Amino acid sequence: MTSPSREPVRPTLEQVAARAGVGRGTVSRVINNSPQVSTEARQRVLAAIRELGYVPNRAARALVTNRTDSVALVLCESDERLFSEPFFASLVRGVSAELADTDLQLLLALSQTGYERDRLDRHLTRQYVDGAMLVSLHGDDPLPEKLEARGVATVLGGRRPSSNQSISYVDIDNRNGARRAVEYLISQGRRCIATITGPQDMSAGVERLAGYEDALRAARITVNPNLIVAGDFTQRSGETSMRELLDRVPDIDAVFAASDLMAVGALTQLRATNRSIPGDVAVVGFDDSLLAQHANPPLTTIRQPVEAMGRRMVRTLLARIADRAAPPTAELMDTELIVRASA
Amino acid sequence: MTSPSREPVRPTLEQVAARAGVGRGTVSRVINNSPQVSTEARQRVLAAIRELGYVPNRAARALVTNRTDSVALVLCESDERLFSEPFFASLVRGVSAELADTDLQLLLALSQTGYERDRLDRHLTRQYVDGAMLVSLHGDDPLPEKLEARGVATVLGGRRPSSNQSISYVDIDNRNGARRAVEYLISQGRRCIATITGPQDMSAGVERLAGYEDALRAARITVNPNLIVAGDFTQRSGETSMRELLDRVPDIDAVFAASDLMAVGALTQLRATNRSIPGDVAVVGFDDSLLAQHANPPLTTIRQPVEAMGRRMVRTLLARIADRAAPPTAELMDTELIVRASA
DNA sequence: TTGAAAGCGTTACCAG
DNA sequence: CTGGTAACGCTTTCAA
Repeated sequence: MTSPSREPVRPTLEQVAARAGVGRGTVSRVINNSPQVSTEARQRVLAAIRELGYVPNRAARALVTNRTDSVALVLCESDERLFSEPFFASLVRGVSAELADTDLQLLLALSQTGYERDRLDRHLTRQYVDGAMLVSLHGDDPLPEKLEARGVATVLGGRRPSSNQSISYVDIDNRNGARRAVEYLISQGRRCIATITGPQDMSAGVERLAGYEDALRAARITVNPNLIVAGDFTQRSGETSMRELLDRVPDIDAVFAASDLMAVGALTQLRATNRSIPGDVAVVGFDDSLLAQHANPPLTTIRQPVEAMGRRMVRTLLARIADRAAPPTAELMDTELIVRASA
Repeated sequence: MTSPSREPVRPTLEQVAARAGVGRGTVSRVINNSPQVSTEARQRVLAAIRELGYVPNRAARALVTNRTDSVALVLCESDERLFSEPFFASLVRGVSAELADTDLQLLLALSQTGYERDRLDRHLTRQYVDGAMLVSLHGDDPLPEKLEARGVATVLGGRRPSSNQSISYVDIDNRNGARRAVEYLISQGRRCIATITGPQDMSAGVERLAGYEDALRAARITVNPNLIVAGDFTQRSGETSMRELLDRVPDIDAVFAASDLMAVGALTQLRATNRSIPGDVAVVGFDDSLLAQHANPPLTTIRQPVEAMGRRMVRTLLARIADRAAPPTAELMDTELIVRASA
């Protein structure tokens, strides 16, 4: 090759050993902080490592140890939601914080399209990481079981719709949170309470609807199907759903939206039809996102302990990595009602 | 099985070969789509793979091929900025889209604290990925050179402050964009134009300030140091900087903020001191984030082609992975002025 | 077209 | 405490 091809030289353990005048084994021990090395040998090895700029080869190590010292946080979500919803920011913050004490590197993997999903599947199952935290899985995704079967420790953030309980999970108590929101509306004297639901292929969507119904039933208010319309967590769906609700039942006096984004959409639509908030219609959201504070009027909503959830997911994952034989665990994190001007 | 200890069994290539009644080599060829395999042998191997649920071991493969089939997008930013600024969402979108044609898995790696930074450094240099795209590096980080030296193809998103040009980069033309913003203010008759800068250890911060000065000089307006105050891209710094500017020079008639977030902070402060916008003071931001549309009044700003930048970074990276000997490239992406109500 | 065999760079188990 | 010697699971010649 005449080209300036500066093939990067990666010194190997063997070269370090040669340079330090010791055997491979000793170098390996030094690298892995084994105490079984004489001070002198250690010095010589460290010097050689420095001089050669030696860096261990991860693949070789992984091959023999079966560990990669990294874990993945898998986000099955459109990057639109991913970055517009504070949920993910808080989650990442919690996960990072909890991982700080560890030597594990955090990798985020996104998978939005089906194609990306397949590629991710392939990568994850090939023992790419020691563990995976899967967030906002849709439908009854078989990925978690697959990963566990392949030896990748797995924890779910948010349950799956099915009651399948073979994989550990940490979830927000969505049902109770929604119930809390609707109870509040009832306590404010509202009686014709509608809801804009989340997608019904996600547990958060299903649970929040269930909580809405719980609260109504507890107050002996009949659940009216006309007051329930399906959204998909987006602002746009909040708008269109609100329009539909008003068409169906013009004298609605309150709405529980299963996400702040949808609540904001509902607000827009309510204003567009000249309804006062909360005078004519009270609105409660879910998430306590930044949007909630800045909405007009500021949104009463349910705050989720997302950061804490991230931390707990990590702890659960670490436990699972440490002991693959332990039975799966389930945990629910409690929510909080944040009262602002919209209800 | 009564024992809960279900140690996951990973069948090896060898077992597949045995089951199919062929040699290791043949199985390997089938997996790698080599045409040099008889149809019959291929069928038998594929059947064996299916029956055993075989998945290749990545570490073993990486060890011999020296490839990992994955690339990292490294984001050296607080998760606050990461998720509040649409910049990163767009970037990820562009990168993902461009990677869709490839078999490369995208991994996001965050590094905010110094500790995380070290861990990331260790991971990246250990041949964890085939290539890395580094975004919003602060100061004169030596990481890129280190990676290239270790054989990891590297591309920068955004230049570094120094003129060091040993690593390929793709950048927004921040200087021209800022200049464009300020020229617009001048064209609107503004003369006492202040600026709230970005951090001066980031090229975006430095360049946008330079563009501000360019425009002023071109219009023969003296650059007044009292009209320049340093922010850090956060909304809070926008507020405090605006307060400081008004203290220093009460009759400011325009402000160019180096980010939308800071511009929004400035708006808040201007309203707090009963100034009309743009009547008394015109405000221009930078980014064209979602915030810009929703600000009160909607923000005139500079739009960056972030998604396109992401795509280009990927193309540059792929080229570099394919040919390590090629000289580093440099590219600037052009910006666009978006006129709204604030100026 | 195919099987056998030689590594790839580490770790881990052995005697010494 | 240490050096030698097996693995680890795969790709890739090299003959056959």
